[in-house]
Amino acid sequence: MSSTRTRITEEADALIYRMGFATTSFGDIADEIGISRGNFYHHFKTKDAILAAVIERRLAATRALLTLWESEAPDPAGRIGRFIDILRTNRSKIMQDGCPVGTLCSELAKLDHPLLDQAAEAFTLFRVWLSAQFSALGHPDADCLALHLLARTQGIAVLLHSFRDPAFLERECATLHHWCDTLAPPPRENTACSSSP
Amino acid sequence: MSSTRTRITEEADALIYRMGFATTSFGDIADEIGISRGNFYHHFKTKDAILAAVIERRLAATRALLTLWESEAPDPAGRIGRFIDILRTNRSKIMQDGCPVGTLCSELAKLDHPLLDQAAEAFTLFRVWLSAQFSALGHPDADCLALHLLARTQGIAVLLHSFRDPAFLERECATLHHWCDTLAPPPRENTACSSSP
DNA sequence: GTCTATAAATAGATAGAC
DNA sequence: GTCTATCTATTTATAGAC
Repeated sequence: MSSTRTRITEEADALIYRMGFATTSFGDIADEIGISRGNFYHHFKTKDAILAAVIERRLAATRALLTLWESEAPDPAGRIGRFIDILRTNRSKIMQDGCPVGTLCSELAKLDHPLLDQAAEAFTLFRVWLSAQFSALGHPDADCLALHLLARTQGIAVLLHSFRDPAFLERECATLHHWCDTLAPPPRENTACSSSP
Repeated sequence: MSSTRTRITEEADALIYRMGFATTSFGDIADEIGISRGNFYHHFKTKDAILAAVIERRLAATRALLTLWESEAPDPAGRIGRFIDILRTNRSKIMQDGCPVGTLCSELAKLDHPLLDQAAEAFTLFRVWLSAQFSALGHPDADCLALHLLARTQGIAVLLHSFRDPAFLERECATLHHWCDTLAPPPRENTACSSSP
């Protein structure tokens, strides 16, 4: 049922995640789904065109995930908890290949690639969504808190990717949940922008 | 005075940091220092041999840096502060090319490269050194705190690299310093492994 | 839409003259 | 130690038959 174009995008998504963008070749993708490299160019004119399609696909998946979390957890604190737990949910993937967003952005930034901003839009989706949750909890510095939490999860992903230590992940997730819990009530003395989150 | 081998290693270090390992070619390095590609192989037999030399060079530089910090700051808290401030010191570099350790480890992990462990040794150097400082402050969970701080700085580096927002960096550095300050006295109610850092 | 064949550029790596 | 010349494989990309 799925078109060749869709299959190329799906396989490119998986391969770029597993091996990185620069290392993934047309040949790799073509071999994986059993088509010739020539046919390939009927669907995508350049390698960057594939990357753009992959990024768009990932953004759509992220939007869908955020919508799912909203329906599953009606309260902001529960939603933030869902976000933190993607680290646990995707534990083995992150240990093997890192965070799909962080590793792609790092690579594209290093290549000075024009699609970096598009890729970083995935960060922005989480940032805006998290900011909305912190706002709903009554925090005036919601955007700072959102960026802060985003940074915390990225750091955990990087070290998990490099060290591959599950105990570290569990510890840090517990710490993040605890941070979130102490933050749940409206602003007391903590504001992430100038004080201790 | 510096030998060709040294110049190759230095230039490879810079280029790998700026463009990534996979993207940096022998030609790039050779062009940059004005030698031919043929001469190149007299000093290094394979591309991986260059990478190994670059990693060794970086590890030596890191060891020297940690020793410098120890002489500059006699107290553990001040030394930890030095570590946090590398984010500020290398602000523009990190905005442009990310953390040299984190980005290289991410790339090598994705390539399933045998030198990943060697590259991750740079993390371990910081980890052990930070752990010693936390221990000196009387924290029984010093290694957890060291890994935690390492993760925090990596996350900040990733987002700074992707978003290039200096205000975010200043905010997070201040937050980290504050976290360090409230942590400075021997363990009160905070232990990073199970409670709120 | 899919294929084979091929172009054009670049990669890592080697041989041998100087 | 440094160079030029060359090999071999792989890359992105194109042309054209079916």
